[in-house]
Amino acid sequence: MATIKDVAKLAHVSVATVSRVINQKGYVNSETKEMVLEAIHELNYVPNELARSLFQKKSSIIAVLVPHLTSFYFAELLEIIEDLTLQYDYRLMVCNSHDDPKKEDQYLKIFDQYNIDGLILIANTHRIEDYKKLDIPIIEIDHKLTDDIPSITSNNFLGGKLAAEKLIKGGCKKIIHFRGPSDLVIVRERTEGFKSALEEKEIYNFSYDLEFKTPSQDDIENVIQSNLDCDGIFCDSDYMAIMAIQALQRAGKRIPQDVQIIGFDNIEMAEHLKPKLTTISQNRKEIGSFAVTSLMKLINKEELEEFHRKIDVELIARDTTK
Amino acid sequence: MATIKDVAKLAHVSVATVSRVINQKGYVNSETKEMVLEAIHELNYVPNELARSLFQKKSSIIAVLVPHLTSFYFAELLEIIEDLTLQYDYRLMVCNSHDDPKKEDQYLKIFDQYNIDGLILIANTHRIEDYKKLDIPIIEIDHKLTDDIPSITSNNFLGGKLAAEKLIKGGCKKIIHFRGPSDLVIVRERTEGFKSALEEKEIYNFSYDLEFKTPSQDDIENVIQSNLDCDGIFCDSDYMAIMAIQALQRAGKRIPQDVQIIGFDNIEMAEHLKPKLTTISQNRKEIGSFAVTSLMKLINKEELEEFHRKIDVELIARDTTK
DNA sequence: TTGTAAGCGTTATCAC
DNA sequence: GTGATAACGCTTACAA
Repeated sequence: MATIKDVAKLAHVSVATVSRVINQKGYVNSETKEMVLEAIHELNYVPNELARSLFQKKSSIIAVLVPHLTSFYFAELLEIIEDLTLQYDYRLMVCNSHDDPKKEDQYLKIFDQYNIDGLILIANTHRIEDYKKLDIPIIEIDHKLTDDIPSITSNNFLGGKLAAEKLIKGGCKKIIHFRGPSDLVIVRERTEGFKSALEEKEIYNFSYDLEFKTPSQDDIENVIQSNLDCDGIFCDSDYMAIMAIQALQRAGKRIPQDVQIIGFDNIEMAEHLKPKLTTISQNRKEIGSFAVTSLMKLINKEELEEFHRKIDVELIARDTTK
Repeated sequence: MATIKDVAKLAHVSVATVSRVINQKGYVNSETKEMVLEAIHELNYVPNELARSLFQKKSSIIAVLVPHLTSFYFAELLEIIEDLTLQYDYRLMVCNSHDDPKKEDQYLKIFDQYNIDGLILIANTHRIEDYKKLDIPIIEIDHKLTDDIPSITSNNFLGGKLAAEKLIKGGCKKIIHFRGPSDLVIVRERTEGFKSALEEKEIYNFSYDLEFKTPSQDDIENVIQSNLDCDGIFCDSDYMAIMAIQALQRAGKRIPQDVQIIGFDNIEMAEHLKPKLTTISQNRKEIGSFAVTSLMKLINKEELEEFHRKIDVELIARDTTK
């Protein structure tokens, strides 16, 4: 691997001059510049980012902490984030916490060691104070853990409300809400939005907690079997909805005639299913790009015009509702 | 951020001694050691990996190049790789080529700049020579692009063969093979295995090319509509199979009575579908761990006992076949 | 306009 | 056992 010294030697100049050429800083004669450029080309030289980072105390690496990789929602979000990060000429370190405190510990240390320039928190965490101690820009997605860290989330209350309203309009009288773990704020907000629309209406309803990553097929089956008279289902993810649809089909229910069902996320697959899934769409593109651009602003010490951003969700009516 | 100098000062020793303590190299009096450890604790000191890397010309970062993040197969594989990488105390840089030569270019440069220690190639590439020039250990997954780079792939020929045999045994007389892009070696191998079992049998069959990432729903629909007399379908991914099942249901076909169908990958969802999907299972765990452990061996200049590994696939018979 | 040299935070070699 | 010190590859005052 050629170094800046090799280039300097070949171009018969000092390393300082080479550095100036590379960074387009300071004055340098255009002829000298030519020579240097030639030498760089000749030697196939690329500056060592590690050395650069060491000097500048800035790694051009940002990290994203996710709870897992195997859901469409996260994967699609991650693709958007990765792409934009690269466009800003930063690298992305993907950190999978796996909801495992040990892995979180490891990564927390790594963030320090590598002079990570910024952090996007998608995973839920109880160690927000430790992250703050890192003293680097942070953006939270889907969680507003504390007031002084900028965040972006979907309007989950609205999501729950829209779903309930749609089912009410469809004439449902008994609704099941298959939701995520109710200790998550987003889940509570969706539940509140959902209940808010149901208030004072004579509609029986209840919420049932499931895991987001691996919703229990058995639980869904059991709940549906014990409530065969239900005529509406709202799920906190499209994946749950897919599983619920199958349970309903096994129970001989017709969709949407007997039971109407609404998912959440609007994963790509949702419109390819049969029946096509009605769902609450989260604007991943907006979420991902707000996260990255805000982080870049913070890294460049710019002000954020919006500290806590809430993105409206949208009901996509398809074939699983009337 | 405290540096080694701060620690040295606080412990009243030289930086050399601190370094010895940190790295547990060379002799150091146990009392001095105590003092140093105490100072480290006091200052919350963590060694700067960037400086370390610079000196050692080794970043403890490995990169994985993937074509996209949004398929279960890749996501699950990636989770395994990420986890293992961290266990070896390396960091993972996830690079999404997105089948975009420009992004590949960018990453190629980054690999050089950051002294990446090793590379796992999952994405297909036409620039294998450029990767070789990096002069770092490389492992290929799912592609054996060249003889001198170690690789691991599923036994795709076997996969195609098993699928065909199962359909033959089930009495199929006209079989469609929805496959991936036929310029991929894995796709050609599956096709060959598939045809090999069909040879000399009087079974009409043909292969139809689709994209892995976004198989065209319309194409699948059209092909099935134009071949309503087909009674067997083999798909190169479970995702394609899910879409084919829906097309069949729209066409009023019963599965498996009228048409039998077999997928590929065995994604988690496969056994939660209705009907449960018969599929060819790829051993992701084995693939991921072979890739990472082999890469670690190469990084440590150890020999590989197996240069090109082929992992047997397995037919998981469920409800979409007789 | 260019070169010299100090410094970024480490590790390793060599004296003592 | 321990401490100077050079080196890793780069950037940036400061001098020339």
